[in-house]
Amino acid sequence: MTPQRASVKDVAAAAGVSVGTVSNVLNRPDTVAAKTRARVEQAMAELNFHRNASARQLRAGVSRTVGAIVMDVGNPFYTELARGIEDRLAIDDHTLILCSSDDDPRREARFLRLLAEQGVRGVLVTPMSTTKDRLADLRRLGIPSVLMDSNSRQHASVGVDHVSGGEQAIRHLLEQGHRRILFLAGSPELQQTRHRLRGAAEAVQAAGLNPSDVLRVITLPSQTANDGQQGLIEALESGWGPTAVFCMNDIVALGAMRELRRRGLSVPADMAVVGYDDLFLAAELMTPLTSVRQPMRQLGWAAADLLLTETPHELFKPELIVRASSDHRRA
Amino acid sequence: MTPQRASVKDVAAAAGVSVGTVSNVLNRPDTVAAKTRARVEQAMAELNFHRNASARQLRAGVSRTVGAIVMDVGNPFYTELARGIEDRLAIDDHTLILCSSDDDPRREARFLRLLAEQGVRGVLVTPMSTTKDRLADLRRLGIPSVLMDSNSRQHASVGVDHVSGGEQAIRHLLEQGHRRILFLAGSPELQQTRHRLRGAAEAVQAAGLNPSDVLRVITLPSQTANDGQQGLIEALESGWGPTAVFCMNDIVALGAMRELRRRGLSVPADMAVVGYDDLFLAAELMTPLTSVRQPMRQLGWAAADLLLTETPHELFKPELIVRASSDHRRA
DNA sequence: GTGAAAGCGCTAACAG
DNA sequence: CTGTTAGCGCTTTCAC
Repeated sequence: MTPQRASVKDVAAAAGVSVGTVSNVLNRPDTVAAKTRARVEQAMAELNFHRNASARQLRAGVSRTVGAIVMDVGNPFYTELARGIEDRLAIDDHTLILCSSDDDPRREARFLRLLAEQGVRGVLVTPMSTTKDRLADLRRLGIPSVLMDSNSRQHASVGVDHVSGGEQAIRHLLEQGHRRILFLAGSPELQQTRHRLRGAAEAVQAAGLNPSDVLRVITLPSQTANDGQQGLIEALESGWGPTAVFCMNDIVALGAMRELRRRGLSVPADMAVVGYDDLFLAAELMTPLTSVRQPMRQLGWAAADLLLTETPHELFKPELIVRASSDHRRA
Repeated sequence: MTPQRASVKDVAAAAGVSVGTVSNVLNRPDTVAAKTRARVEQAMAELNFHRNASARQLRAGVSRTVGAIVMDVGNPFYTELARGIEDRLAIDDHTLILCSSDDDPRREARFLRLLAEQGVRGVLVTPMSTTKDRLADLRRLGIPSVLMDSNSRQHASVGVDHVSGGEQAIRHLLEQGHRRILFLAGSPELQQTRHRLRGAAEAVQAAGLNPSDVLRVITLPSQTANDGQQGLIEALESGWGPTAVFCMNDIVALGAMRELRRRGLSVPADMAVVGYDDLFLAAELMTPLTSVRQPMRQLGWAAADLLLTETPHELFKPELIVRASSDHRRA
């Protein structure tokens, strides 16, 4: 039985060199003579040597892990984002610790603490209302952070032009003849919400109409299918009688459509539905869902790249994909 | 500006105690006098102290992170599994590093190396063909592992009774009158595949029929929507003329249904479809999908629990949920 | 090109 | 109950 865990010291002994040389083989291979290097590498292989990341990090002061806190890993949007992050990190041999805040500030705080203790190289966050103060704490610890899916002047961020996204969605619905449009929105503290709403209002004005007549907003506590369903119930019972609903994301839209179905209302005839994100499942739903497509992987990739290299990235452009849920001709 | 990162030494100085006492406050609070403890805790708060997990782990030899390697984080099955894991880990203040092997042995190997270097407390894996040898390497390093969604006598594991799952699915299809049933399967090296196939054969025999007449298997390279679609194309072009298809998971089923739709074939009239996992989206698809439900969160929870406490868990029972994709009466 | 040695922040053993 | 101290495995000067 080989020893539990070989250290540089063991490798050094086996190869008949000093630990310094072993370290050089690991970190600056070209400064060590080919023959010695070969001997050391063989010893490493024989002993099944794995360098100890804790010791390395403790000494070197830098870590090769990055944390990401997203709002809901159950939503494929965030797993796609995570894939983009991971792909970028892999290039520099970093690892991702993925955390799901579930829209709960306490969970977010806990993960942030955990990540700080891990001494991660940096943190990527999809911001919620409470996020900003907490990131200031991190910065004081010397841990940089990048906001995802949000653009900010004060803070490193990668974002999508949600004004445009909101504008495209609402313009499309107006073109379809809708004049009472419900927006199932996230918290107004989320930039995504504010920007999409602004875009929506711009589209209404551009059509020569009055936003406060055409648009009504319901703020969802969180952005899940159940919340979408509840939001729609609330809207239907308010008596306003919207003919179309624009949803904060596809999962919310899925919940809304579930409720419409439950009531025997048809999409898009009784109610047109537009989602956001264009998840892979949007095209496969009972009524294929019109949705605003975001470049999810690129967004994650860009966030990780910004953290690692401080290369700023342009604002990504979303794109409306029209399907049957909002278009009579396709229904 | 506070210092970048306060250490126990800084806290000790600020509180006028020794580092040993600070360590005691952290790890054995009850051995410290209430007054001293209060002073130390205040100093920690003032200095924004976060213990350094690397140093802690290096010294104490134990880590508070656990790695999980799943086949595809894009598949909600695995994110649900991850949630179960994380919920269990949170109880003992551990963190999860989630990795997606994408069915690629090289990625799996890379993550296993990374996790070993991190010195994780243990690793949870949904096994693929190449996994077992690699876990032996880990064990030699003293890192325990648990197989998820698989049961094994030689190895710690938590599993689901896939023989029963396969049996329920096929029995249902036989009851619906199907006599040529296609199985879009994973690699035969996966236990899930073998067990479901065994259950399928048992159902056929119990009906007094011959499995080799009734069942045909197509092995998919991987278990994605695209592979499901390709598999179905292959089956349709083989000329055998199946009237029903049993899919390795819901995402594969989604791909298969996409192809059926593309060809103008109707579900279930031209082809009945049964999936596996019963993801949240199964009920929302264009044709609501019959599926074998697995207790995904519990499975993850149990796996993490087994790793942490060595409590063995019983085999979970899957349950068939019948919807329109396999049942004329509901279509 | 290689070796010797200091020290990263923390914990645990022991002394007081 | 609190303080002192050795040392986890590694990287990194600085000599040789």
